[in-house]
Amino acid sequence: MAGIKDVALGAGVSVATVSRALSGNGKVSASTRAKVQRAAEELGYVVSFNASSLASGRSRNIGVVVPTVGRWFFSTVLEGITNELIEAGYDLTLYNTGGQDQHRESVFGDLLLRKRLDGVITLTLKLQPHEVQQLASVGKPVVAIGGLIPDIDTIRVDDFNLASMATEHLVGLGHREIAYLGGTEEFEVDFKLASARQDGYEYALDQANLPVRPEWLLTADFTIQGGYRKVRNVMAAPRRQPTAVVCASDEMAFGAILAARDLGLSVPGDLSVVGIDGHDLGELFGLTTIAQDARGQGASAVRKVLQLLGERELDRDPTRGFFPTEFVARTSTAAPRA
Amino acid sequence: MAGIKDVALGAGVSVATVSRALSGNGKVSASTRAKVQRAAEELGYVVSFNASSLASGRSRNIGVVVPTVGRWFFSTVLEGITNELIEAGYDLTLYNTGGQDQHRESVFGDLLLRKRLDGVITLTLKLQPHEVQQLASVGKPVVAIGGLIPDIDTIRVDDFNLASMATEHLVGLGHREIAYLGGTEEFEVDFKLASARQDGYEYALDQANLPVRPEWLLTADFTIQGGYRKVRNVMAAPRRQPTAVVCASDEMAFGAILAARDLGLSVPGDLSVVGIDGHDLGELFGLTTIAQDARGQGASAVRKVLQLLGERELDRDPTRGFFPTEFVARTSTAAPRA
DNA sequence: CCTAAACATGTAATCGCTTCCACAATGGGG
DNA sequence: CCCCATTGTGGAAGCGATTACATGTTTAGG
Repeated sequence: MAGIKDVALGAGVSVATVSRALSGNGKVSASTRAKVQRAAEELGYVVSFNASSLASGRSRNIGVVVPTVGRWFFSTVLEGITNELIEAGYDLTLYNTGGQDQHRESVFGDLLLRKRLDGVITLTLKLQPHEVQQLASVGKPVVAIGGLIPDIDTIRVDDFNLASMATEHLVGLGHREIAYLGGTEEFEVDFKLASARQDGYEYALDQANLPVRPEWLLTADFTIQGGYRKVRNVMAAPRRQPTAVVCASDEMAFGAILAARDLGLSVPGDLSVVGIDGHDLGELFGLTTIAQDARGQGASAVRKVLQLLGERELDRDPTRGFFPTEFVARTSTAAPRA
Repeated sequence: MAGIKDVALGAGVSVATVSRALSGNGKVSASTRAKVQRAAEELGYVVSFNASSLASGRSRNIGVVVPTVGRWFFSTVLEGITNELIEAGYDLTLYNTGGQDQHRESVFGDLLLRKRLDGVITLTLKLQPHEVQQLASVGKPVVAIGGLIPDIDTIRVDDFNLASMATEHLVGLGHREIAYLGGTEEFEVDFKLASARQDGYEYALDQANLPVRPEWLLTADFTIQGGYRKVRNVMAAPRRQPTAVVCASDEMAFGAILAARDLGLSVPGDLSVVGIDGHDLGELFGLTTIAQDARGQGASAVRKVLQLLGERELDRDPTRGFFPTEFVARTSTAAPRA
């Protein structure tokens, strides 16, 4: 429980000097600094974060708000964030709303505001106007990943283009009966993105002079199970069936592949499947997908926040515009059977 | 930026009374409390965590150390933790060592010690003796999930029994050629558990008078891909093949199932697969498994910490002994082909 | 109706650090 | 050789709460 005073005593200097020596702010002679460091070492002293924060107004702590950590995208982004943050010597306070409104309220109503954070990163949460305002009122840097939030720095991929590219890929292979598997309304609230993807899909269809069939606009909850169920239903039905499906997430695409297999259909023979994400399992499933670098987005968000905090040079604009994505061709797509 | 003084002014009372009224500690008349609350409300006042922590010595903040958030078990436990913590009004500071030693060092060397936390929960990290000591030296409650750590409260399942049950299940079905898919050395460091599972497997084999074949002691990294690769190799080899495999995690079991399918083998016809975990995808894959309630373990760890902090009654011992598990029979296991 | 216990509230010390300001020592230019 | 700009250090005022202690008020029992 050694405090700064003990170190000051041990080193034979004032607490002010200890503070300066250890934090690197202000001038201290090399010899004094060494003395102080030795004393601190011996006493096993580490600054009290609370006291330091209170006095300086900076907490070296970033808040991260997520709707869940169970989905690939979120856990992967989170890995990217933790990694980058730890290297900068920052702590991370995690707020997992878990899709529960009441938790959401306490997060935005209280937790975020308690002045413990230097900045906030939100992961594809569609924020309510009053929530945006609450965030803004704190006067701390806020960076969003995924969602499109007015007046807030955002790191995101070009959902519209992504989906339209994926669709064009299928069109290019000769498919004319292409379904789309997006997110349900319910999920749109938290994961605002799918509508842009659906728009991209419809746009690509339009460009190819193909009709958008409402019965092929499928929705699920972004999970493997959800994708499985929906695709299985459609492919098992006695009505006209698509020869390909564009999935708004890789996980749903995996579900689609598994569903097809279970029905005895071959992928890509009977059904081509393309996803969006770049999930680690993509290779195993041979999934053609549009990969986004989720880790990178997390890291990028951190850098952005640190920049806003003045910790970093203002890199000339690494994140204005869209985060890059990459088309990855594998074996889940092919020309439709003649 | 309203401070407690502003509220005091607004309510026409002293700061001491405001503190008491808002925190609930100490006596305050109902009318005064109401006045204070109104004033606080109007000013949009929320206490400064830092100041409060500094003064009281309590931070309402729990540290959670994980090796990764990308694996099902960890993300699920984490969900359980966040959920329970948010309800208790606690913050959670996440330390993700990400398997990188250097991060691990900074976590244990610095971050955890900065007196910002009231308690710590570690997720199946095999702690080095000096790390345990560092944790202990902080004098704050520490609860571990998964690992078996000397002198630290631990929440865990009975790995030995789990694995032996899984194995016995297969033996009971008539299998005599049973492989085991566990974790690699490398992963044992962080996820200390698999050796107990392997012991259970060997024990069950022993009991059934079956030999333990070294060539069927498979190891992977606890991922689907890892399981896939290993099982595929074994089942594709021209040598004698197992009719069943016990997997130390459901994710590896999924890999096993996918591998078998890709080889044209039927599950459970040609290969019975049993997992350990209770992964959400188990149902989709029809995986027979021994389910552990990961969320529950997270929640339980939180309750334990809060108890240790005196926030909760000391429930008569909900966690001494093992966390319960449940055998879930599905369709991935059956008697071997005659 | 009196007194002691219970209650309500204010005063002020304290938590452990950061940082402004003052002051002394050092050193280079005129 | 003197003066002023630097540089290094200490003193002390906060930062925004909590809480022990003191003080003034009720309330209830006798």
